[in-house]
Order: sequence, then C-alpha cells, then structure tokens
Amino acid sequence: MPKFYITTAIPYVNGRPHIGHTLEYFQADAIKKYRQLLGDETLLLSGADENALKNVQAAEKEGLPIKEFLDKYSKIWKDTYGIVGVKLDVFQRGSDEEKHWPGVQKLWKLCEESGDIYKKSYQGLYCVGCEAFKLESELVDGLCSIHRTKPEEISEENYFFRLSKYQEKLIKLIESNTLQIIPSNKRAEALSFIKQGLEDFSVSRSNERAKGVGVPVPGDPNQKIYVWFDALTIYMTGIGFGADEKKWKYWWPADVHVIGKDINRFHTVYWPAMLLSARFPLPKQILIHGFVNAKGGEKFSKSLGNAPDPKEVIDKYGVEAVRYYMLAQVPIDSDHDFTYDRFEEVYNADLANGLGNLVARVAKLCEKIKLNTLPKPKLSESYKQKFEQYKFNEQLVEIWARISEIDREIEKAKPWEIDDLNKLQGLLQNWVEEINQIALDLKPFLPNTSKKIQKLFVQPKIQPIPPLFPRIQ
RNA sequence: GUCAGGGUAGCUCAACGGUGGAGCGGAGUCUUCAUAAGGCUAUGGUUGAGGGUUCGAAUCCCUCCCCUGACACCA
Repeated sequence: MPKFYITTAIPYVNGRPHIGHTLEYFQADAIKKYRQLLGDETLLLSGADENALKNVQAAEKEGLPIKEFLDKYSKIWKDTYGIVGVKLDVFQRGSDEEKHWPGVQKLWKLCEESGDIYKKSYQGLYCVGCEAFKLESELVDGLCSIHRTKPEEISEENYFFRLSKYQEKLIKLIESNTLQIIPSNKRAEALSFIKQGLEDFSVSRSNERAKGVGVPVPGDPNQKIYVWFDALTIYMTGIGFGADEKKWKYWWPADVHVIGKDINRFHTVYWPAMLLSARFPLPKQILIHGFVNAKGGEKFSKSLGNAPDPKEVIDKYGVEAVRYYMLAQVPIDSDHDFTYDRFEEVYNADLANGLGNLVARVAKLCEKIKLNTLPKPKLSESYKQKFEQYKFNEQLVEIWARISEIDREIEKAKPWEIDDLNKLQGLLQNWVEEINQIALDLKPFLPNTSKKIQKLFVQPKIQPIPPLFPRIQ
C-alpha cells in the first residue's frame, strides 16, 4: 500500500490560534482524505515548537512556570484540530526530551560529520530589553526603537551551519521540481532568495541567551541548539527519528509539508539543506498558502481584537461550513479577507441554496418512486489531476457548476408534473447518480456532508432528512 | 531602495493582442418538487492615471500613483 505523509506547520505556542489558522488544517486534511480515497495509508502530523525564547517571555508575562505554560498552550493548539474536526495522527512537542531531543542531537551530529557545522564568533548589537540582536537599520538615532536604550556591542561564539555549500544543489533541486514548491509564485520567491547568495546561519545560542531552554549541543554543555534546527526536526522525530528507526524509515520523507507563506524560506532553503547535509531524502512537496486577514487586508491581531476564535465561528455555523468557506474562498496562491458578511453570503448561496437545497428537492421527489442500486462512483482522472495541483477553490467551482446544471435540468423536466412513474424513476435515478458522484467528489472537502448524502440515497426508499445547511436569515 | 506579484461591474475574481466575462449581491419575471429555495431576463465597467506602439491594447512598451510579499540568523 502506498504511504502518504502530510505535515502542518509547527507553530510557536505563545498565543492562541485564530480562524485563519484553520485554513492550513483544512487543506492538510483535505489532502489526507483525498489520499485515503486513492487507497493510500496516510499519516498527518503537527506539533509545537516549544524551545523558543518567545515562549519563555510569554510565560514570564503570564506569570506561569515555563513547563506549565507550555502544557497549557500546546494543549490549546492541539485541541484546535479537534474543534475543526481534523484528526491528527501525531502531535509532537518540542519539549519532549524522550522522543524529540535525541533526534535533534542525532541530526546535528550527522551534519557535523559532513563538516557542515562549525564554530564562529558572531558580532552584533544586542538590546538587553529585547533580548535580541538588532541591525543598524532597525535603530533610531542609534537607540533601540522599543526600549530607547543603546544596544551593547557584544560578540558570542555560536555554531554555524554551512548553508552556502548547498546553494547550487538547492537551485537544481527546485528548478527540476525534485523539491516541488507549490504554488509557482512562492517557488519563484524561494529561488530568488537562493540566487541572491546564501550565507551560513547560526544554529546555536549560549545557554544564557537561550535562558537555559532547548536541546543541548552535543559535546558542548554551554550551548543550546537554536530554534529552526530544533523545530523543523519535529517532522522527523514525530515519526520516530532517533527513537524508532523502523517507523521513521517507513514514513520519511514527507510527501507534503503544508505551511504558511511566512515560513517559506525555512522550509524551502534551510530544511532541505540540513537534510542534504545529513544525507537524508528530501520532502517531495512544500505547499505554501497565504494568510487569511480581516476586512481590508488588515492582519488579525490580538490588540485590535479582530481575530475570530475558531470555536466561536464553528459553534455558530458548523464545522463543514467553515471548512467549505476556507477551501472554496481562499486561492492557494494569495491572501484572503475574511468577513462575516461574506461568510454568510457564501453559506447561503452555495451551501443552503445550492448543495443543500438540491439534495432536499431531489430527496423529496424520490418519495414517489423506488431507486435502483446506485453504481459505485469513481474519481475521474481529470479530478485527480486537478486535485493534485491543490487548486481547491477551482475544483469546488467545477463541482458547483454541476450542482447548478442539475437544478436547471430539473426545472426543464418539471418532474412534479409527471404522472408516469417509470419516466419519473428514470429521471430521478439519473439525478441521484450524479448527486452520488458529487458526494464522492466532495469527500475531501466536506467529509461529513458527503457521508450524509451518500447515506440518504443508499436506501431504496428515501427518508427525508433535516436541511444539510439551514439558511441564515 | 531592489526584486516579484497585483490594481477589471457594489463584492470576489476570469480574460493576458482581435467585439470587456462569470459567480455573489441588488432589480424584474416565471414557477412550486425544494431550506421564501430554483429557472429565465435585463441592468450593471472611459479595465489605477497619463503617454506610446498597432488596422486593433485590459492585454505589449514608457512614466507616475496605490496595495501585497521577499530582501536571512525575530519567527
């Protein structure tokens, strides 16, 4: 049985998820459901990046011990998957010293053996208030713009990763689509970044700067492995790397990493380079989505209070409606503005009046007749081709065109005026078969609705069901 | 500042050298099987601004304005 390994991004857990985060969960789950329809064995992984300094700062701010803080917020992120009805196979935490840390250290050692990790002195302007290095360009009159203090000129010994060594290899891999970056605009961005010339990047921090948090550098108790080297490795440790080699070898490489545009570079440049250094196979695809924003392209933010809570939206409209909205309204290669007005418009037009109403009217018409056993629907080749481009919105537009077509056919045939039951049966049989095909095609997008429709028409005698999507007034 | 993408009907977007299209919303109308749902029809646009090339430009070129992103060790 072919296997298909999907991941979503590994977020910081220093805040709460908002409605925009669900886009990625739905995309990843749609891919998983699609692969299952093809008969693949699937694994969907997410996790939490817990060894970042930002978490420590957030914990301090909330007055919680770091461990308690991480337990609390990791659970919130993990539970969000449950709220949106997406079943994760693995949620791998970065603070997991048993399963995660050995893998990070193992990857480090392999890169070190390849000669790609070396010690170098890093010089920079350090703002104590920010606990971060500042670039000249970020300073205002030579002072930190936030703390109004003069940053200290300090130098620190860090370990660096020889990213520069992989520049040409990465270009080749991406241009040949061996490492496939979707969509093309994000691929172009990655290529242009690499072609500007890659510099080695720092992969460790002193214990002091890391506040003692993180995976220790093997053989150097004074340094912690820095966040990207650590966080990205979750994609491997979550499936056994460093702990259960057999399981890891079975699932690795990832078939697709689903991520947001903000972390393009780390997934299309740093991560493949690290894997090349360790001589591991690369992920096959990186699928990069845009952001869901508030009205007018405004970023969702806590301080503006414009970021809807996923649970709130789902409690109000239902999980399938939100899932439909995200997959149908957000193109894979651009951002989208979410508003409740737009949401309700789409809900009524597509779900209540479109799909829901069609199913209801056909079901009602079927009460007079007896359906023959339906042929088993199959995914068409063009459907598969389309799906594998991950243009979810375009695919849904095609399905909705068929819904509309059936509505027109019904209008034309006027089945409610037909007394000849044989003729009526023939017409309805045909429509039900088409709807049954639509139900299959919708499975990755609207799994529950798909199931409800299939169940409704499977019996010879149709029993009416409550509306799939009650109209919003 | 540099590079990339974009600015088209009220809204979301498609056309990417040959008579400006679709969906949604709004209007009218037909219809009743259906969730006051559905069908049909009409309406709706000096295609960001200005200039140029061309028989012909939303589409190619130039200038300008506005938005979005990337430009690395903050993720």
